[in-house]
Amino acid sequence: MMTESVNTAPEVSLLHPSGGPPAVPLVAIVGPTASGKSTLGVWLAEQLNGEIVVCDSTQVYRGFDIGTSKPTAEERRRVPHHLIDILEPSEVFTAGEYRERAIGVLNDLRQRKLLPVLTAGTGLYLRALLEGLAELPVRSEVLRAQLRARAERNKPGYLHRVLARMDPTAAARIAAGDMPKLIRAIEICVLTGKPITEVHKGVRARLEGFRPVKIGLMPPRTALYERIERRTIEMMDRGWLAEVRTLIRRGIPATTKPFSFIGYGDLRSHLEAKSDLPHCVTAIQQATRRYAKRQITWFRKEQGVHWLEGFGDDRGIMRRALQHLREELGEGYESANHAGAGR
RNA sequence: GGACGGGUGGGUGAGUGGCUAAAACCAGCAGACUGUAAAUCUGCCGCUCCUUGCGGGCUACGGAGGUUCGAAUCCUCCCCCGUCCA
Repeated sequence: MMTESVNTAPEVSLLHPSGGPPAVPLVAIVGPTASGKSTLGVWLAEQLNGEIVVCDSTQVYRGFDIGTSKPTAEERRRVPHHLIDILEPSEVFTAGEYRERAIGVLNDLRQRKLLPVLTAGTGLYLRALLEGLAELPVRSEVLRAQLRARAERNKPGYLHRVLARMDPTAAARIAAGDMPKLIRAIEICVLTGKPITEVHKGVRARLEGFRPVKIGLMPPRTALYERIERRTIEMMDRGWLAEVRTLIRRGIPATTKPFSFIGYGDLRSHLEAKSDLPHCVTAIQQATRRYAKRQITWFRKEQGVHWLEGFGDDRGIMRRALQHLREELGEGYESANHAGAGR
């Protein structure tokens, strides 16, 4: 049942740069929402003796299940899933925290000689994990509140001008209307006393000890959009509205982070303000399409991805993904339980 | 048969003589993004040519004519749609 570990056959090229343990493979499945990452991930994990590590900023929240398209109970029974349902709705989560938690999970899987299969919808989180983040101070809510207040008191473009004084390079790269990024940039400058451009030049703490093998799902655009539209209807049929009603009844405020996820705010206002439900559904479909497009833009830049032009639940795509992984992973990753399945 | 209202670029829709290839919004496309990223933001969006420029040409506001230096905008006729009256 236990795989023959690659650890037993150390190769110089796989050695940890600092002389630590040799690198073991890690599978990362990237792709836009509704492309079938979960389905493919579960199946691959079964074939290759792995477990799922979710890389998604929304599925970490408990209680927000249908709208975030979490893996089904059945899928979770078949293969253990990590970093899902780990937070209360009131908790704030960041890319940096994701990285820390994920490293913990990865080390655990390595010890147990299991293959990590990341299903990644949140590009920033994947990058934070794999490439690391620069040594930066964490958010300062006090400073942020001050900045926001001052921005309101002044003319539009105020924060952009402030940043331009502290770090012209950063100001040139951030649009005057992009509040979150302006605030973070100023925050870093204030807290470190250095321009954010300088700070970003510092070394990023790359993930060590793992060798990422990336698979990308890129279905044809029109088919993806159609599936998004259908999936939204299915979510409604499966009781999304009831889920939101329950969350409201539990007293979870609308200002809470997960209520900013696609659909949750809309459905909440439908329930509380009686906004038109069909329009609501249309708006959700639209927002999801836009989101998928942003994901595609992000992942296109991702290095070293083996792209497959279809959905992750398509037999042909599944087989091609498995075949590619067999070539990349080398010996020792065939699951005894499932070897030969899916043929 | 009569009275109004209306027909604008993929959609909604503003525009009542030149500043209009035509506001705005949506859809679409492309992009940025190192700590709330399902967030936030930017560009393009009739066709075409090149020396890619606040560049040239062509086509466009239901149809056909007309007025005018110049028309989506004014006039005439026709066609369609909506509402109301017979």
